[in-house]
Amino acid sequence: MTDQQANQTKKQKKKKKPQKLKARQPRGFVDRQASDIRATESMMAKIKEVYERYGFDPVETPMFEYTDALGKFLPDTDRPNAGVFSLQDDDEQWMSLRYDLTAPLARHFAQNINDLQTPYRTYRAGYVFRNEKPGPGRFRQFMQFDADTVGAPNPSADAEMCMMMADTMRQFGLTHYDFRVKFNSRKLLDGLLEAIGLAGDENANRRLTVLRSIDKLDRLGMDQVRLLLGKGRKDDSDDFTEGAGLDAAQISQIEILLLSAKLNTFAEAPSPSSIVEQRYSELKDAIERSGEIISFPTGLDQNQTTFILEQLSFNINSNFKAGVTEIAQISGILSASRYLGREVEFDPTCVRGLEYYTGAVYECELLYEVPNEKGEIVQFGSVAGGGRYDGLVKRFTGQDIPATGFSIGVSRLMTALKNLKMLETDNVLGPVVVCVMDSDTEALAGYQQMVQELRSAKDEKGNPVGIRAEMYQGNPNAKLGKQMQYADRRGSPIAIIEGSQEREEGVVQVKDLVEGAKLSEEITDNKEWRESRPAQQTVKREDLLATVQKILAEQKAERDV
RNA sequence: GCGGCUGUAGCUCAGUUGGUUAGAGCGCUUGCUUGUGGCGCAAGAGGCCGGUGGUUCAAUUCCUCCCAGCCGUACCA
Repeated sequence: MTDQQANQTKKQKKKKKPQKLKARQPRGFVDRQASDIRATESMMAKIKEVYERYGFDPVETPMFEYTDALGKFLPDTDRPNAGVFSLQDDDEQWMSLRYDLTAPLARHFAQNINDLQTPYRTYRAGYVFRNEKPGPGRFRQFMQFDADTVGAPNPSADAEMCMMMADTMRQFGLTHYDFRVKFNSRKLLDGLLEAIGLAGDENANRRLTVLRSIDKLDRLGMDQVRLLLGKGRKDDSDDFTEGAGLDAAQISQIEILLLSAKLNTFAEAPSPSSIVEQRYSELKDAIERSGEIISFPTGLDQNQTTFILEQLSFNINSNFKAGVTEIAQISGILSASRYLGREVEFDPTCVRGLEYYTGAVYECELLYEVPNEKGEIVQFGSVAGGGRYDGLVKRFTGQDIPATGFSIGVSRLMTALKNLKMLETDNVLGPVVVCVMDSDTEALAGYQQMVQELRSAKDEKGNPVGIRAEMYQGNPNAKLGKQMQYADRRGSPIAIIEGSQEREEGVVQVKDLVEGAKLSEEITDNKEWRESRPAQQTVKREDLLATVQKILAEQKAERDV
């Protein structure tokens, strides 16, 4: 046989080996482990507590909606693989997995408009699905937790949402050093765009480009945004992004809006005066370049931004004027209840998703750089967002129904808090493990009785204080060492051993695994380690429950120190 | 979608200037110890060297295309 033939035979043999099915999930979908699930549940309980306190009630809608109810086109006619996951029902109607909880709420409200009391205040949580490229903390299936007020036309409803957002974050134990809620009004932006000559359908694309550029101010800084508003910019990978093509005067006018908000100082964490001065000089530069004539307020306070905006030459523009008024109203409410300048601030760079918002928009972001699993700092984005959507219900009913609401990205927030190590770690105790020494029916029944006794424990007043417990359900002939190892790796606090010898004497061995692990550090010889049976005691069978309770109490006291 | 980087054992990663049988650490299984976790010692299992096509006597290594992952960018109603 030649080398070549030998090689081919080898190849054929290789090919014949049956290919194993690769175990994997679709991109952007994840399996969630016990600790993540418990963390998510505890977060959701906290969110719910806040929403209930604000007077919101739960409602639930299905994961599927008819595609047109989501306000999207069929997947094959518009963008084939972008946005929603869709499928055709057996009656050939297109339906889609919901991509958020707002559109389904609008549908629900419109459908039940005659039975629902307005203002209709509800919250709901659930998984939503987006057919997009996943990123850090971004999945294709993720949990959102929404609150909305339908039938509330006044900016006070928007202000309330900002407050509730802040309160929810505080419920997680975060402080105003950890997060910030930002709000803005679409009207302000629309008015600005109109004022600098970007009104009309023919400028729709440029308006989009401008808004998206503004949105990036935090991340890229003013210099880069100026490029985006002008000719365009190259990113780190040398990829070129086309700009909006504005001239210097137009860019300067946008700059005034963006910079004026930066003058705000925070009551609890005042900016150093050097930074404030720098902001002032940047703003003065922009004003000079734009040709606007503006005087500055004497003192630093929360209203100076409005003060400056009101002097802009295009404050006669009705949209812009309405925007300034709206911002002032929201600011007033937030200021009176001491949120403004602490957890919440006006920020003209807060733009949000572009289509359905009609007035106030708001979002919440963490003030930390979030690392990924490898410890690299990555762009994380906001953890909650929302706004006013006065036109959404109208699509179904034909009548104007004002509404405002927001959604918390629970999955993303959990990922962020986890990566920042700000999440309470999983403190759920493993179960007490009853080891199986004999596999005859009588012995097995005895083990089962022990776990039942522990599970159904009651305190003196008769309240259930059941202890997590299980008997070893693996191979009943498994060696004791194997069972102990199982208990150890499960994080069990206690193992219980009863062989025929103990049974005859009416006793059980109760082993404190936590204490035992501590003692093991001083023992290097295995024989000694085994024979010394560290932290193990022999007690009467009827004292089992009391002994276990005592050890658990001791361990708890130890942990709490 | 566009650009860059990376794909070798369950995990983290070596290595092959193209050559016979591809390595380490951790993890896993078993034994020393037939009734005791940890440590130690010993043995063992586990690889389409991401896939396809090509160049070559010979490809895990070089080339093409594809796929996947990461980062950036764009999009995100």
